[in-house]
Amino acid sequence: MKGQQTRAAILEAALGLASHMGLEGLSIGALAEVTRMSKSGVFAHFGSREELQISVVREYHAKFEEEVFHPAMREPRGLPRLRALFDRWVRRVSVEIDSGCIYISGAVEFDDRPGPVRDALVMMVQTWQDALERAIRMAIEEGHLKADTEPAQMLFEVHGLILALHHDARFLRHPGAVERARAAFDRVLSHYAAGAAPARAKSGVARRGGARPIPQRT
Amino acid sequence: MKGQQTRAAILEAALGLASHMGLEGLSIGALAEVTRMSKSGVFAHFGSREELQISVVREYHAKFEEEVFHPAMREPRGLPRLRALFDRWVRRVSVEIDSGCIYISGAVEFDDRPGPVRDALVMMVQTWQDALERAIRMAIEEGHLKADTEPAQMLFEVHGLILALHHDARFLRHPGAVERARAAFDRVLSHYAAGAAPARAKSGVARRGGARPIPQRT
DNA sequence: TGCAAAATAGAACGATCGTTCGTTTTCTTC
DNA sequence: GAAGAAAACGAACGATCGTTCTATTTTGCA
Repeated sequence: MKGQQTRAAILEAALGLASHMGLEGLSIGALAEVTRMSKSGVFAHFGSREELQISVVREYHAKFEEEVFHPAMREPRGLPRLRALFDRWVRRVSVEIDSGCIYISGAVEFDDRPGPVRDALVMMVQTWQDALERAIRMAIEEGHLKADTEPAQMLFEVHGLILALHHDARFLRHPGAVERARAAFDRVLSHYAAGAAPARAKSGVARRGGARPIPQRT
Repeated sequence: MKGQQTRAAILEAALGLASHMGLEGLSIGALAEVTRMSKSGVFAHFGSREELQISVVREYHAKFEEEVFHPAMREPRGLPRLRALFDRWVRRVSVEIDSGCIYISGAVEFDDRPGPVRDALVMMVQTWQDALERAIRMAIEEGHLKADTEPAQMLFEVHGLILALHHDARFLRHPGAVERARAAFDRVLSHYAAGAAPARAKSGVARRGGARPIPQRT
């Protein structure tokens, strides 16, 4: 099956192109030029532009899971895993500083544009957010985070850091955005952390389950 | 001069259109249809599509300043002003939940696309961020925030909240994102707050008038 | 009211877009 | 190596894009 190979090659090129110009900026003509194929040759592999866009989203999702999610899941539950998730997420966005994150650009492009592309995007972003929220919830259960932590609230704040990182690094071209994101994450962690939190934390928060040691960052 | 009137009318329509479809999605044909004019009639007012986009950005900037920045500057320096800035910012984005913020969508659309439109966007976003950073710095000087607060770091975190609000409310359609943003802001404030921090401050409108306690430098 | 100037309309341009279709090349398999 | 299937090509389509040009209408002012 030669078709599967070239399809994969086209998809990779499309991923690179969409990272720069967005999913809406992705055109079959430009894609044909990059892959040195004819427009109709490229087209035949997907049947429609929309299907191409969806395929790109799926491909990005697969790469994201493979690069961020799965490796982090090998860390032990609780804070270590949560840290690993954020760390790999940041690293991914850092690499993408000159290529763009399709989740983020797609969210802006399709926040007002109903259709299957938007549906696919929402579903995959939601999947990723659910995974993160689960990790937070586990960190609570493990006793690493305060028992009264609202997972969705913490997720909101952490997600904001990634968005700010993407914005400042990629659009404003501010240097040091990665360090800011990391520092902010530690600040968020130290706020929600259970037990002897540094700085100004009202201590004495009820810890649930048997008290567990707090993993240190290395 | 009838021209100035219709130009203003066109610009307003363009602002609404660009809020929904983005600056790149803004087409002269669609704009002509909305304003019930001919394409060339619309075109003549700007001379080029790029000039139209820049005009839209400028118009948005003016509205933003008028609605968010200027009213908040009437609050007393320090925390009250900072709160007012954030509060009006959130309110603005809330209203835009079904129309989109051009600063945010523009940042994604033009993060990789050099040219005068990007330059105008960057300049205006930077202007707004500088104003916010100044307000933070003043709050430090007033003794409302800890003396060792890094204004740029705090700005980064606050900005992330707005981006997360926009993302969750507009793209994911999550309810309650506004409340999350406000709660997170209070959390950030309470971390950077100087002296005996008042725990969670009430969210909502900043009280005006002088007679604010707090001072007390470290 | 009349007239120059400003504003708008209308048609057409080249370019690009996604898509269709018939042909030709390239693989796969016996 | 030949037959049949799969893949890629090339030309063309209608639509839309920004833009240009000329004509027509509308406006502001003497």
